[in-house]
Amino acid sequence: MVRVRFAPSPTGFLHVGGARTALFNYLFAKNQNGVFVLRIEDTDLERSTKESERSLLRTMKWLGLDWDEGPDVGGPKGPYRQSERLDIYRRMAYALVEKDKAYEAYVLPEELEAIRGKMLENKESPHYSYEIISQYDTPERRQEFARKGWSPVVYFKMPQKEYVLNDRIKGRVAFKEGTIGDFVIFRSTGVPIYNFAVVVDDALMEITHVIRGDDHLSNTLRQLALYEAYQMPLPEFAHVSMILGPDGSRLSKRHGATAVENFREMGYLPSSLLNYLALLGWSHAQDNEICALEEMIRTFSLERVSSNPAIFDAEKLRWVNGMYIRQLTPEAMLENAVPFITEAGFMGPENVDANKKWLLEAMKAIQNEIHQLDEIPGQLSPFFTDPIPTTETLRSLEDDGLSPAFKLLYERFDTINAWEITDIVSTIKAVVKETKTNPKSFYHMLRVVLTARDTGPELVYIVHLLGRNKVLNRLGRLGV
RNA sequence: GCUCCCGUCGUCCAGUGGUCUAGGACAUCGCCCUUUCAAGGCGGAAACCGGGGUUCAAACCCCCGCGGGAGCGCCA
Repeated sequence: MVRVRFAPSPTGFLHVGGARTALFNYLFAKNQNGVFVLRIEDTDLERSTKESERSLLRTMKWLGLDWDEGPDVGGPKGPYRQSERLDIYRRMAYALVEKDKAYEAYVLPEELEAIRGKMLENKESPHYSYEIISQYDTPERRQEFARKGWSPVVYFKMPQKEYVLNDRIKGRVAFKEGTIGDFVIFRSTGVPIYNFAVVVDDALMEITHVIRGDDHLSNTLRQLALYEAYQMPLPEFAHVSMILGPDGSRLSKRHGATAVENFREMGYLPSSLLNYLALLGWSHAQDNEICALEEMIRTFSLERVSSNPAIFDAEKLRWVNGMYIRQLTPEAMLENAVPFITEAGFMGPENVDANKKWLLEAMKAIQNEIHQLDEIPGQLSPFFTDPIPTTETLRSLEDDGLSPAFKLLYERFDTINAWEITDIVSTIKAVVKETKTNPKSFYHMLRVVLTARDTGPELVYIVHLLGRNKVLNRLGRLGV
């Protein structure tokens, strides 16, 4: 049984890189009929917050990446929050001490600094070893620690040998002997260090495949040594490359929106965000770029995950979102649009039902015009505001000789029986023909008069949606 | 500095020794459709980081450069 996990630390919003890692884990699990575990890595007491954890779960749910085991739903291998597993880590750390594979250290941080500085001065790699650290392990020191109520930290004895990792994405990765020295696994505060906690958790939670960002690749050396020390079976590793900003450096806030939450606010659909993120590193065997979650699950494989870093292309994401918006039924589009419509103040949520018919037509009218849901208020505003024509508009109406046509159009609209799309179209066409007006400039002017802009939905939709009263009102004040 | 990863159009991805005069997508340019913009359709321009090998044959394999990224904390 395949078991994978996504293990974010609750120190802020879920960003797109994390979302992609989560997605790859999810896709792999579902493709293999496996289990997707969510684990909260909150051993950094300083930075972890409950609020971040809540927002993380909320965002994951919004994306539709549901987990089988996790802090909220529980599961057989819990708890799923590292802060609730502290006793386990202590036990595991001291098991290593007993086997002489780790040791307590009674060094002070400033002493460590001094050692480090000296090694750097001698142009040595700043690696700690038992020989160095144990010098401080004297009876006097132990007494001093005891007296002051300090706990020793636990260092892991890093075996000096070469380690080889067979990564599912990177291939064979060899870490030379002597790359790193001994390292801390357990803090004096009773909280474990990341590299230690992951190994303990992944092993105990019986994770079979570790799919994560390649910023963890170098860490894997430590983890390999720990698995070996415990004689525990190694999971498969798959290191996905980083997402970079347009300047080629690691994607961060200074590149603009990076939190999934930001994209939700801008009117991105979860499906398009997921689809785009998958495209960033993974490729469909048949080149189907636009494919929904189901299709991705069906066709996902680690073999088709690329090993090079990818620059985040907001333009393409936008295009993908446009594709998904256009696939929406008017009903689905309206459902997604409601928050944006109410927030713009066009109508309260309680009025949506009463205006449903009109809103659905409006959705159809603007569906091809937008790439993000937050463009909806702009598209709809001519229906809810009253754009006054500028003197410039009035002058060009005169100059282009369009006045007679507009006069006739007013009369016809005033007397037309039914206000239906077909009637509106035939009326407009007849007016243009009868007055021998240049269609192009007439249509453009009509748009400007009705909406005060020169882009937007199809004109007939605008006329129809505006309704006879508003149309006559806006035409009537032209003074033609 | 040390260690590790990566290097195909501006960007993402395909390509796993011959089928590559290198393919697709976004963006870009042009044309068509059309009442403008958009959407849609058609077409164009655009890339194998450099140098050495290996081989009958290299974008694909090896080495060396160069460039980019990551990690080297009682952060994760």
